[in-house]
Amino acid sequence: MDYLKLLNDSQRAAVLHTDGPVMIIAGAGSGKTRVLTYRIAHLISKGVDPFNILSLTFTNKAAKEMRQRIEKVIGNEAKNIWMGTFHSVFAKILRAEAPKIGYPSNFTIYDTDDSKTLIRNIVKEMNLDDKLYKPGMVLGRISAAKNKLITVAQYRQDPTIQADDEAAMRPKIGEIYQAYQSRCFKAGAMDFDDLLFNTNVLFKEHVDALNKYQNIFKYVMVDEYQDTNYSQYLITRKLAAKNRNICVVGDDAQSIYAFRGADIQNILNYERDYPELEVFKLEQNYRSTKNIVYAANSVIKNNKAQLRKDVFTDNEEGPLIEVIKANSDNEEGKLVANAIFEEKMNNHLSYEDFAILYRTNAQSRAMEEALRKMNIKYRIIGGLSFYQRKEIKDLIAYLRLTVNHNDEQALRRVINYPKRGIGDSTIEKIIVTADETNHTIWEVVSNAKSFLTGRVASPIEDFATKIKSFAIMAEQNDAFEVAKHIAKQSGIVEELYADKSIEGLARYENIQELLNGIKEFVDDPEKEDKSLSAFLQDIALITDADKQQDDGSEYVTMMTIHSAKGLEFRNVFIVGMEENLFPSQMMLTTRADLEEERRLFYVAITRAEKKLTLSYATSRYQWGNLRACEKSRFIDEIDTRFLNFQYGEGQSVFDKVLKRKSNLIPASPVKKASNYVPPADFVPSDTANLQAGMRVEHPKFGFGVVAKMDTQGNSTKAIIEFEEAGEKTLLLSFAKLRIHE
DNA sequence: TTGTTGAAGATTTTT
DNA sequence: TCTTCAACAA
Repeated sequence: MDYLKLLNDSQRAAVLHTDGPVMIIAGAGSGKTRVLTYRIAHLISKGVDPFNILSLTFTNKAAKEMRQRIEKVIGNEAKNIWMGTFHSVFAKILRAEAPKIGYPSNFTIYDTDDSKTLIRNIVKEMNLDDKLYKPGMVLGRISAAKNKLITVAQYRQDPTIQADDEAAMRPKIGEIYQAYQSRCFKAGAMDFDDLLFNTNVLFKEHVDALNKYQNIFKYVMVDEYQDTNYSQYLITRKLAAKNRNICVVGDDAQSIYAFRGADIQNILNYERDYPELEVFKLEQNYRSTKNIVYAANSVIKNNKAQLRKDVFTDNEEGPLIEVIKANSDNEEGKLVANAIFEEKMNNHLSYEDFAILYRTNAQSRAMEEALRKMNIKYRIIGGLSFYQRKEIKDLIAYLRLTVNHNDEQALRRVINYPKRGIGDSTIEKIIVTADETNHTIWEVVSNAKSFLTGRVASPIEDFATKIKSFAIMAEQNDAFEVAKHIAKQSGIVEELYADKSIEGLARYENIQELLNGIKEFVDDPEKEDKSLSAFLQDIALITDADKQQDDGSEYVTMMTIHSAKGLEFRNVFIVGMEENLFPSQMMLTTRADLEEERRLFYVAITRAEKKLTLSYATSRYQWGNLRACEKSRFIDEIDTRFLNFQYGEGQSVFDKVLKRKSNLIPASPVKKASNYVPPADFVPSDTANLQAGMRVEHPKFGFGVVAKMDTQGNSTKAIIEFEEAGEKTLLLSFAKLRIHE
């Protein structure tokens, strides 16, 4: 029970109120995860069976982290809690229940690429203009419809939707939706949205199934509630309808997924659905300094649509928010890399304390280059993930096809890879034949000789035979044995081994790495099902952010702001603070869009614990040519008393560059203090009375003389001229200095 | 059917 | 700048 002592009054109230509908409005850094963790622990200590608790999060990472934290409090029982993302939990349930709604239980999960390719094919088959019907755009429309639970029939009948599509000169989207849905169904495949859509179908059409899960999930909790869409809202409402023990946690100020159908209405709906709803507000921020918290507040108050909430903190004031202005994206990279290096050295930090956040993945390149030049290790989360590489997708397509012969996208991908003389026109013929004769594509492929004339039939049947033999093997062996066999027998390994270029070698190694990953999966004692099918289920919903490399080295973390949600770092750099980039050009047309961008900025600011730095460039390369950029309006929205324009606006940019460059000259940063070895008995002196002119010793930089003292608020900096390392600005509260008389 | 070449288009965010 | 796709040659 002692965990209750670790909570403040409102946190404790939220933990103790276990029964009935609860909504927790949790400001950034207010200990939301702590409350959720202890709330679950509390439920279990009161005798609730972990098997009866459903806890939904937004990312796998958040789920994993929470499980670990609960495990620390209650031990092994934590493993039995139903915990995961909406997609992963309901994919698992659908595996068991799929036959009820006409899908095979070994259904494939199509990722976004599969969906887009399928749409591209359909557009081509329907002879539509692919400039007008761009796959991403069409998929967006379909996805939005599914998230609102609009079926194909409803879509095509709805006069408003039809009018919208016609006004956009794209009247055929309904037809594409229909074709897309039927092709997915025939392929035994669901896309991401289908996982939720079909869960709704299941609960609607099969009351027995709904009852079953209502009885299992006696307590339901939803994290990041502000990011749920209608489809998700309805699932949780149905599940909780019987016991009414539902607890949602959210912060409207951090709603950043409206573009994916997230609807703030869901929070208002809850108050309507559950009149007995108890609301708790967590407003004290424990994460960040005063400067950061109040700067964030000053930004978010520009939004009109928001719930009332006053986030405050008792933490220290902290340093001001730095604003760096650069001439170009490359220089921005250099300045940021340099700032990270100095900050690390001055304050004895680890690179793990730093994160660089940006609006778009494309911005990572300039940052990467700069960090590489400074020998700073980094890790990128998101972007082109391991599972999106061509060679990985190729092998996985073989695996998918082995498990589900009807998987159309997988089949198309590998039927002629490696080359077997089955070209595009033949594949087209197969699909048309299947459609006309009302057979599945696989039926046509595996009996090619009775459907097709000519020489091509034979290699097609050979291919089918091969896949069938893989499937037979998969019945007897674990995922690793099968995958190893398939990698060899499919010819992929041979093909890649023959390619001796650097890229070819990398691809070969990637295949090995995938096999290692499968081996790890098979060896994991916590996985009961080691079949190929189970492995595919496991990876379908995983993203790069979920697997962390842990080789003991320190890395600066780089990612988009979206993927940074829920994380925190000591020092945060938000780069590319420019108009048309952040806020994004695409989001400037409506007030609602701009407000979402602003919330995104709010999320970014509140990731920082101690120090925040914003940077922008006045020019940037885009598609190979230089474009002029303007400082983001968001910088101007921060109350200036929280800001420190590092080199004052209007001052020559070149001064700063030259000054910075002089710091960069010692090529390898490691060598900086090469001749100085800190004495074993180094004991830092009390630096309260440090004055200009004093001689000091620093464990990294060696001997130097204080050139100037600089006090701002409660932080005192000393500018010291070191004999070997040059001029350094050190924050006294962190720097270890020994004063020499 | 496969391979080469040149032009066009791409970048918003994610389960 | 880098990737993808259509057109054409072999």
